[in-house]
Amino acid sequence: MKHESSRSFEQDCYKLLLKIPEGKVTTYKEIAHALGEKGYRAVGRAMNRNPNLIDVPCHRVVKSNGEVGGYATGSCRKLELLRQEGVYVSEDGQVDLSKYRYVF
DNA sequence: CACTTGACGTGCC
DNA sequence: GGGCACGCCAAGT
Repeated sequence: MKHESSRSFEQDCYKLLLKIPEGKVTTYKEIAHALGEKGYRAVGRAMNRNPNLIDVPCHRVVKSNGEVGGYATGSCRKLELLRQEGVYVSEDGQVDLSKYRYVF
């Protein structure tokens, strides 16, 4: 399944992202796992390439190690957005997944 | 304990 | 058509 899936993969990622409530975050690996795929890299990459930054809250997705990670328009933007939603982010750019991690 | 290397999977050049 | 790059993760050194 490579050609037939095509963008179906990233479309699923967006769909999952939209399920995340405000103030909650998830990890790339969780998304990939939720999709039944191990390509956690493809998840983040799919959004950075052509992310519907206005339609999809990509900023609610962080790394599994607790770091906020990066962002298409700049990691700073992502950090601000997270704090804006009520998610406390450490100065190092780390989020407490134990509290903000959203389970599908 | 901190850093380095290998690796799943996809999208675009 | 093939190869490369990436918003990563996990294991090894």
